[in-house]
Amino acid sequence: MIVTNRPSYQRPRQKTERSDAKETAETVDEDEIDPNEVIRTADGELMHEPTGLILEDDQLDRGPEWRAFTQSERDSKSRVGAPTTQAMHDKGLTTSIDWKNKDADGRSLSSKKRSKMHRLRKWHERIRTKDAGERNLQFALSEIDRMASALGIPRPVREVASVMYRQALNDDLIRGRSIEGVSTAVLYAACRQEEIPRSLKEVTEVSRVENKEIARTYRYIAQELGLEMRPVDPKQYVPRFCSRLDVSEEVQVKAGEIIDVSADQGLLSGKSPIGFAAAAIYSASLLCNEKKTQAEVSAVANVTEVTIRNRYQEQLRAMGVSD
DNA sequence: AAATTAGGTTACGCGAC
DNA sequence: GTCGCCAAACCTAATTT
Repeated sequence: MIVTNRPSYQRPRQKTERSDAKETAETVDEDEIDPNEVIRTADGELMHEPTGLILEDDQLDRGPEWRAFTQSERDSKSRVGAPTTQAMHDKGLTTSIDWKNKDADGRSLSSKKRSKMHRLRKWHERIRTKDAGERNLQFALSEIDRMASALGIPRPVREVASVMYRQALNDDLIRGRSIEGVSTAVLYAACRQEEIPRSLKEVTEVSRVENKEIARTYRYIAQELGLEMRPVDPKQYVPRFCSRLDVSEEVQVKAGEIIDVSADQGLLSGKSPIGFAAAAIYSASLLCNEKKTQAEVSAVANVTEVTIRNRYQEQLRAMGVSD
């Protein structure tokens, strides 16, 4: 249910306290809440109506940037900043100077004035296209930043992503593609290049663009910018997954070892690096007597238990453990 | 919890249109 | 550019050990 305008309900908190909302929600026993009393607010949050408790904060802020007090204001102001037309980057909002050498009354201009007008037009055009590019960039960079923080990606990687985006803009690669799509794609690319990869799935979850388009844009951009598209080394996922699993250093090291050895024997070819890493961690946990269940590992790695099963036995065999 | 099985989905390269 | 097709990897779900 979408509730657009509810003057009757009082927001239980200030806008600035947004970050606290989640913790509050998690500490409450949600079983006691009648689903019929839960509504979705205009901001996309799930709220328990009688108490005003926010059950689930929408991760993506799709709300209007400005405050609006009436419906018509809301209509006119929602989504400020996003381009609404591809055809004309500035939506025709900037001044334009036409190319006829006539003044406002239709008379021809003197030669002196003509050359002055010529200069004006030239500069005007330069400025207009320049800040259109700047705006594009600004929007993209804020988008990259938003996604990066949501994924906990360190700053240097964001810088790399920004550089890539600038270059894509320079090379005119954005044309016909959405800013959001390209932003997501370069972030994904930057993570891979900096060797702290996020899976396409993870990236997709914080993006406004669907998986397929991100993959397609990524391939295109990587190709055009001449980025190396080496397959991801499964080892790059190990530290992150291990820390989420709370296992010892020993297991982490062992998992890396398993990956090296079994990859050397050609077990990796064609397999997803994520599933491979997950299986190696599971194997390592067995070998180190610190057993984690397949379910636990599959949860942090975002693969199924079946995938882990399909990998780990042959990995163990490769380590010479089966006999 | 782990294994097995069956069936559906996806991404990819290829050629044809 | 996109349609159809393919095979492999992966997923979901149900069932058994």
